[in-house]
Amino acid sequence: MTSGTPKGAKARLHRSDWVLAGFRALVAGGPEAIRVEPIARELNATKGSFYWHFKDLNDLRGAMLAAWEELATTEITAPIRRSGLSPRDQVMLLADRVSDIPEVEAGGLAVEPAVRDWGRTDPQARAVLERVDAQRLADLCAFLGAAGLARGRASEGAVRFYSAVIGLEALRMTAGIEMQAPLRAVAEAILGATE
Amino acid sequence: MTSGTPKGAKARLHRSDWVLAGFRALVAGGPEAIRVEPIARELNATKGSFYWHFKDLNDLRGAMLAAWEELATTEITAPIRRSGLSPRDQVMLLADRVSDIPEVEAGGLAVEPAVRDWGRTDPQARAVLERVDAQRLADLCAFLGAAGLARGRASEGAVRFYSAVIGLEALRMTAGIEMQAPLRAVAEAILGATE
DNA sequence: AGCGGGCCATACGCCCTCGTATGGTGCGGC
DNA sequence: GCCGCACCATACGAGGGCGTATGGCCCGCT
Repeated sequence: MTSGTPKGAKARLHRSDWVLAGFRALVAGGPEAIRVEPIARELNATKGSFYWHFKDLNDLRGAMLAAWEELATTEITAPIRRSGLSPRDQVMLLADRVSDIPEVEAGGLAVEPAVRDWGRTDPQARAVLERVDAQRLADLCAFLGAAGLARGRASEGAVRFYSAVIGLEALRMTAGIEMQAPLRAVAEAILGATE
Repeated sequence: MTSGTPKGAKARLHRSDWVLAGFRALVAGGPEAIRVEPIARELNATKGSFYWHFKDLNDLRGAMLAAWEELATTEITAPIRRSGLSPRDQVMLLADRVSDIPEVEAGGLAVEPAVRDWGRTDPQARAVLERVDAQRLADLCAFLGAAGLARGRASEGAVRFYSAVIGLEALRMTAGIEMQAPLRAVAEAILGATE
């Protein structure tokens, strides 16, 4: 206890700690906020630690994107697939689970829109985003197909649903609207087309 | 022609030139790309010019946000209001005009998502975004009301329509989808609730 | 007890940026 | 024809970030 470090003083850091801290920085300050020294300060560490775990900043960015790509395509859908509900109810559950993510996600972060921002300017992040969006649209298409929609209706519905998720998420931050009711309405409208 | 400046060599710059260049930087590199010296280079000028037109970087940012706030709330709706179409057709025209903005907007820039990014991290930009979104939702509400929707239906429809615009715009960039057809479908679904 | 290696701190050189200060240039007025 | 002012370039100090180099600490193994 030589210099007053407020909290836990000397904890060995792992690669994932830096990745987590990287996401905090990304959410709070955008892609350009993913910097070595500020993140190190936030972790009560120094660059020395960082450059032992990572080759350079791009290495961290890659690790962050890989972690997010994994999560983003399984986090929500996997538990729902295992729920054993009817296809139609699975879609409605999906709508509710998405609405529940709140502005604060895994680890206390609204990672989703931050990564979307990131992908707007960074080619590496954009590639990941494109894969994730494509995967999610395909998953949605499968869900809707299982719920009885024809091939064309299902892919239209997937776009309609996913765009509503993205748009409502944005409006929640700027206009303070709630997502659940509108999203359920969209889901019902899409599913209603089957009857 | 001492040193080879590729294009127009010595053109007097106005405040608006810097604002425009600021938007180019914002679109290309995000909020953190709004820097004095890079923008000056892009304009074949130096900081000396910038600091004559602006007090500092925040001054430029404020000018950019003010310009965008003005445009964003009139650019689309004003011409439509003057179109003399029936309210219902005005809404459909709105959908088409929004779809036509393409990834390349006024001056060759996709300003809209870039400003939304900006507002996610910067409080000043966020305040502007909130006002713009509120204004647009109110305008949409008025359009839908004029088209015959009841008060509640109209505000629900405004959220549904605007969130679709934002979400489809995002998916256009990452998944390459087209906006027009889905947006028309949403508009028709909303208007159909009146019959 | 001593030693080796995983983990981290410190120090350094380089580059980029901000904002200011100060000196120059060209054009309109008379 | 020269003068003043709008407009711009250059030079400067301070700050912060990146990546590397190097040295120290501490734990486990023998």
